[in-house]
Amino acid sequence: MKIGELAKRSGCSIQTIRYYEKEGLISAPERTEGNFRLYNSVVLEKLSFIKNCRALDLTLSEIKHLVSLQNSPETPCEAVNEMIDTHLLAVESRIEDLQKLHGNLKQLRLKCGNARSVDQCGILGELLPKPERSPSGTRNERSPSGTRK
Amino acid sequence: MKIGELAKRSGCSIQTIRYYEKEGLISAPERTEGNFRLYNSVVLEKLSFIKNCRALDLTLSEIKHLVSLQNSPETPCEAVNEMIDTHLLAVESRIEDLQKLHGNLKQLRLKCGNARSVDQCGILGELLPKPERSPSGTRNERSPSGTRK
DNA sequence: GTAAACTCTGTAGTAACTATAGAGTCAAGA
DNA sequence: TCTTGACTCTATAGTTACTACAGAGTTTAC
Repeated sequence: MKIGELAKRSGCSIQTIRYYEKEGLISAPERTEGNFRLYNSVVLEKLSFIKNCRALDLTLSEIKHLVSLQNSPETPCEAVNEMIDTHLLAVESRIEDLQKLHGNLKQLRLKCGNARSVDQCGILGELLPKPERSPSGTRNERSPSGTRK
Repeated sequence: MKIGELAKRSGCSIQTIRYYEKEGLISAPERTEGNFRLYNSVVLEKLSFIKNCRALDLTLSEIKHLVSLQNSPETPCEAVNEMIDTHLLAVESRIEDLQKLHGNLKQLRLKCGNARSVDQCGILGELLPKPERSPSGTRNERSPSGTRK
């Protein structure tokens, strides 16, 4: 099977398959005389594994780690559990961040009032820096960094 | 004030400030004879505005849009509201995705059982493709793409 | 034989920065 | 005046997981 058929059957794009090969997630297949990649059906399972992991938002380097663990089946499986646990925590913290964000955005949205023009709209005003006593701006506390991932 | 002091007072890094200038979020300041950027305190407010927007995960192009709206204060403020609403929807949908993800990960985590080694651990098994009747894999439905942003 | 369809490698683009290289500028001290 | 260190400049590469080309070669069908 050439790469085009593999792409159709796996649901991965041709470029993605080549990319996974370059990144070492799947091994380089044999080639035809004309230098075309030739796959057997085993790689379908590997791509399916990768897709399942990606659906859980595991990074490619995490997946690479899992693949290497698969290749040494006798090692303790703690590493797998730890990775999932770490990932769970990251997802949880991201959800929390987004929920705060959501609250802030909702509140911001209420600020518009019934303004008709931009300069009366409370939203932009709310996004401006908080007014301080000294307009010359002599001091500035360092504000905490954002909520980004 | 040179860029180093601005960086300290704004809480943005020097590179970020230069990046914002390149992207047109803040205007290019005057220069000293030696080609150093020279800022006045007005830019502090602009950076603060940008930081407030970034804390809400607005993209730089959204922020750019808001900045241009600020510069034409008489235009209707619907555009502002729409942007916030759109953003709210995106955040909501991202939260939903992550919550599904979280559920899937939790379920996956339970599959380990009390395995000691990788080959007995249920997690990796769960990530492998679902077993099908025909091991030669003649058909493959296109599965829906992932949950990524 | 030729045209269409396919595949190859390599490169650039995406978002919002961060980090570096290599050069130039400035301020203070000896 | 010279030098040292701190600062700044531009330009470039790296980050993630791909996607989208360009330009070339290969295969297949007619």
